[in-house]
Amino acid sequence: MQRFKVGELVVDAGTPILLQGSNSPQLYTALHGMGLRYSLLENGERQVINFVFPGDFLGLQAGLMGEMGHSVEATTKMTLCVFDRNSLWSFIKSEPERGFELAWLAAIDEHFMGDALTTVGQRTAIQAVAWAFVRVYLRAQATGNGEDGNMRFPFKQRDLADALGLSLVHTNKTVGLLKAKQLIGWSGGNVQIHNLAALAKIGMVSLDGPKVRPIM
Amino acid sequence: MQRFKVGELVVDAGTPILLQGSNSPQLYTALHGMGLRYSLLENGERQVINFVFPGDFLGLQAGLMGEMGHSVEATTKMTLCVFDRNSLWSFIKSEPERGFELAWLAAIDEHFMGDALTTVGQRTAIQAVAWAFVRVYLRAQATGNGEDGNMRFPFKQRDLADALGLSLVHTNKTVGLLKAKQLIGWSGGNVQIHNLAALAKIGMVSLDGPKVRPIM
DNA sequence: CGAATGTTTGACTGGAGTCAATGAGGGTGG
DNA sequence: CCACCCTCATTGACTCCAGTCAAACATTCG
Repeated sequence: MQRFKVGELVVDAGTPILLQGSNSPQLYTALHGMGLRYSLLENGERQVINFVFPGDFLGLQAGLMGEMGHSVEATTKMTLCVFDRNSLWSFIKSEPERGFELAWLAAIDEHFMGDALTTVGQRTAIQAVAWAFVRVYLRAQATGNGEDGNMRFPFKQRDLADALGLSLVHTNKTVGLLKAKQLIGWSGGNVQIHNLAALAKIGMVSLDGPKVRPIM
Repeated sequence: MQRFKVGELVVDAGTPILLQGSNSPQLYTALHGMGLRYSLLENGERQVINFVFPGDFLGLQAGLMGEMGHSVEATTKMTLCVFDRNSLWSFIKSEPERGFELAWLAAIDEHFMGDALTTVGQRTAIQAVAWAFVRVYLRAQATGNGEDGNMRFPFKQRDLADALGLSLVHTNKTVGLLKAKQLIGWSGGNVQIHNLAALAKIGMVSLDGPKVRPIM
């Protein structure tokens, strides 16, 4: 994949990277830093689709369908690996399994979003918040961005609220509950998971069955 | 794609086709009839991910990642075109752009699910219901399953409720509101869209920019 | 014609939203 | 060094949208 790299881009916290509805000629891979994917409604309501971690691929939708369904924005300073949209084509043509891997990436995202949809639609506030922490932590752990229950989480309560479809105030109170129960800690952009099993139980998340990437 | 067809499968209404968490060796394309994608929580709550229309590809996740994130079930009698999972591989290897098209399909789903997530998370009940009708109708129209504001919609209010994260009763009352406003009609498995523009406005859906589907 | 399934309605409840004020840090400029 | 400001977290009071409960209708079907 490095062959198709056009360059590196460093953006400050708060910078928009991709815009909803646009057809970006550029695709990115997050190298450092974190961000948010979100979409906006006409009335200004924001739904956070998910949190962007190092290693994430950004702009697949634009690359494949010519239109982003959501925006992406840097939450911290970020370093991005930039690709040209056309090279996505060359990339696929170079080897058949490339297309498969791309589809695989898209399927991973879809899988996650189905779970997120189920959360927002069916889980109560406390279940949703617990779900979110478990998910985020497992993700961080898998990518080497978290261990021993500690991880970087440079987001605001507003971001979490918008991700779960809850109000800021209610999110705050719910997070407070989990803190009071000694299940998590969260301050200064860092989160500690004190009791993953208990959180998973509350959030109805299955902890088994780690997804293994098929060898190709 | 026909080359990889293993056979046709006809299932009755109510039959499960794919199971959440499973790794189905079979993939399907819906030829006739309609169904539901949904996932279940431990406590029995159900989230309908979306409605299955003729032409839909089923089992992409299992085919790509080895695990379905949701179940699929027939709502009416359905005819399915069956593929073998291994042939997905052959399919991709036969031509580079095949993988691209697969990824494209996954991206379409992801795009839709992002919108659904935004709906469940941010739209009010009436906005959500209006959104759903517009989306479903545009979809039906695009695939030749609806015109002049009429379409088949063999689902129950319970299904719509579970798709929008609303209770059955509240969904019923909200649908009733739209009926009373003469915006839609719904009875006997058929829906009439009387005023698409007004619905789109309520649901904050943009009507422009039709997506074009590549030929497979 | 009953039984089952799905729709509609009304009354009441409650979880989450809104409003508003206070507290806690982190910068920044005088 | 500290006063001020701005952003974000926290808390309490009150409201309301949507959920729950329950009963009445309506349809379908064996």
